[in-house]
Amino acid sequence: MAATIKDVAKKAGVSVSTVSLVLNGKSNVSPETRTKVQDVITALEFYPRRNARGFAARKTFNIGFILTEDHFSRAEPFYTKIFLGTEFEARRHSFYVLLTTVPKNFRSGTHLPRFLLEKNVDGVIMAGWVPQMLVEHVQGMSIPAVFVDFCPGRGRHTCVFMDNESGASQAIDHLVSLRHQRIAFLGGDMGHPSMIERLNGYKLGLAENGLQYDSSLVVVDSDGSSVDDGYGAAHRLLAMSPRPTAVFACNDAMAIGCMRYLTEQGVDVPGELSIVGFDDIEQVLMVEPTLTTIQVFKEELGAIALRRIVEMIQEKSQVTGTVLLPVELVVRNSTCKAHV
Amino acid sequence: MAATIKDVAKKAGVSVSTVSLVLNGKSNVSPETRTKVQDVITALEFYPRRNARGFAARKTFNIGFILTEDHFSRAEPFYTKIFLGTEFEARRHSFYVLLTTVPKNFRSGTHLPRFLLEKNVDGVIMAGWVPQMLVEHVQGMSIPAVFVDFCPGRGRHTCVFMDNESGASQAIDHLVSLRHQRIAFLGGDMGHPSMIERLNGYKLGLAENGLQYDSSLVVVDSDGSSVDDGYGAAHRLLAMSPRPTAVFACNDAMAIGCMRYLTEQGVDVPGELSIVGFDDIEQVLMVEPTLTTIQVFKEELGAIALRRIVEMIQEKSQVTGTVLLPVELVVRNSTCKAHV
DNA sequence: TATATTTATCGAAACGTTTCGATATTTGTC
DNA sequence: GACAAATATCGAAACGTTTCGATAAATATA
Repeated sequence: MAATIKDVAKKAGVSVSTVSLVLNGKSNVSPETRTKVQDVITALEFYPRRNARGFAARKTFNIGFILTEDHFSRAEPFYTKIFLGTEFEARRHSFYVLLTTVPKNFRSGTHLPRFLLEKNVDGVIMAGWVPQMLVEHVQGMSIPAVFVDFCPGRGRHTCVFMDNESGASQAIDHLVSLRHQRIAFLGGDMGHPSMIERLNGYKLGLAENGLQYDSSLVVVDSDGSSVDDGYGAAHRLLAMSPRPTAVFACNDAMAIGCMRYLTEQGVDVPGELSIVGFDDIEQVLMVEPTLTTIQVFKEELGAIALRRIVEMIQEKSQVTGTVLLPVELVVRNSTCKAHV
Repeated sequence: MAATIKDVAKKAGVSVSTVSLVLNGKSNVSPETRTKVQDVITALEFYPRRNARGFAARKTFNIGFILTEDHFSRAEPFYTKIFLGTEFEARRHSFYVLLTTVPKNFRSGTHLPRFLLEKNVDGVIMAGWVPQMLVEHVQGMSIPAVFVDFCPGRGRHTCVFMDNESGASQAIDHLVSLRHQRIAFLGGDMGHPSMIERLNGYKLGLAENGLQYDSSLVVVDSDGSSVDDGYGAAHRLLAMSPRPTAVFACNDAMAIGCMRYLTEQGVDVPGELSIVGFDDIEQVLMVEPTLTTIQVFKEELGAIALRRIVEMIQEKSQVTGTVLLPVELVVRNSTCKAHV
């Protein structure tokens, strides 16, 4: 039978209160007593019962993690990696993460996650776009909330993003360092804030390198941002005159599709046209040439969100603001010096 | 402030024991009392505290869901869909699902999921291959366990699989109904039990349709089963003499890769060679021609597993055996009548 | 040494719900 | 109507841990 706090107290020769003080890292315990109790905890392999602990402390020690169903199921495991980062970080903070999905056509009456109804979480992390109705409901419950890769329109929120502008800017810096002067931008799904920021970063990168922004070099009318969208948009690059020597695609999928089209048309990549992507998805290593891209530390996004939510729970405060996670250029084989 | 069971009892004019009996669906409550209490529960929007409930009942009302990290992150969301099915079903049974991953190089000392250490689950579902050490540890704890798409080698277990053999057999039936007599098999990653079963189903389907099994029509030496593996293996089909008029690929990814290669070589698909895949992944609708395949109800796999684990928890019994989930042929445009 | 202050440990109550046996009420039989 | 059996409701204890104020022990000051 698993040990209880009473067994630990008896074997250590102290009260159960003292064992509780040690368990919870309180300072009003002498070092000698603390060590003695910890040794017994280890010896008895004692793990406090979550139920009893939460019951007594009036907390759950759970974090809710909410995202839309399509985000969870999508082929590129962006959000699953964010969740992984959150769950790993939760292990270090002794919280459990309860993952649930909501539909895009969310209605409070029928789709509210049970852990909200039952007050079975101490805080909530929401990854990617979530319905405003859900945001408002969580706010109305005075539960701490952190958003990842999304920021609701109204109110003050805690949001965690990758630094899209800086990443795009780095891509342009890299291409300029390779003497590229005529750099195109390939984008899609421009309603998405990340895509807008990456276009802004492209513009910033040009300006900082003394290059004139030229809208004829920007192709952004794809509805989506998949491999096929990149493939379908790439012909626009070949129609540009004079032809650009490099292209920055708003994500790796579009970069890969673009690369496929160009290769099929007999364009030498990177000899005639260099390509940079964004995200560093797995497939960038499986294409030829391997893709130069901006690496996003997806798991770290999730970990930061967890740290923030834990802080908000423990400090009983609404820590608001935006965290930008730095991203990093990874140079592979899809970029080379511009030919004159 | 959220209502407690005492508020419900007071407003309904009964004892808290009676409210508890109603909450837990016990039969020793009169219909009139039951209705009265349920009306009050609705009116007060009462949700029992999970902590208190589990504490009193000595249960957690949680199910653990374990899979390896690489399975969770992989691009084709097979396991994420199984998890979705499990989580949806859990909602109906009032359980929470705690998702966690383990590394392939699992060691009990450092990688044991916390919810096992803390006894914070009433049962465990394991999806896909998991280390034998983990299986043994869970068994040693006398916690009910269900496996999905995997069966540990030793002991009696409860396992849930899609019916691979029957699916493969259906694919052959379909091709035979289109008058194909010479049907190849394209496989990879043959160490995986599902792949072996699909090859068995191919053989069964041939036999049942009076066709002779011919090993020269079977290409199974790819290490993996990706799009690229299918692409790389497809040239073998063109080297066969006489050429087959159809090919059954062990999964959609290989089927898509094969289709790409054949199209590039000027083979008319399905006019000269029909293709059937397996799994019905999203991408089968994005290729041209759209792929005929075997549909797997991935969410239903997860839901069955949840129902089984709940049954085992509630009956306090080890329900062992294997559940085979039927799969279904979906005819699209990659198959047509064999040309003579 | 006496007194005041600080630190450490303790005992008991609380937390919200379930369980089990006691008790009350209802139903059935003679 | 009396008695037995079945059904319904109840009260109190239990569940394992935290919290808070009381108490004990240690330290500092005069």
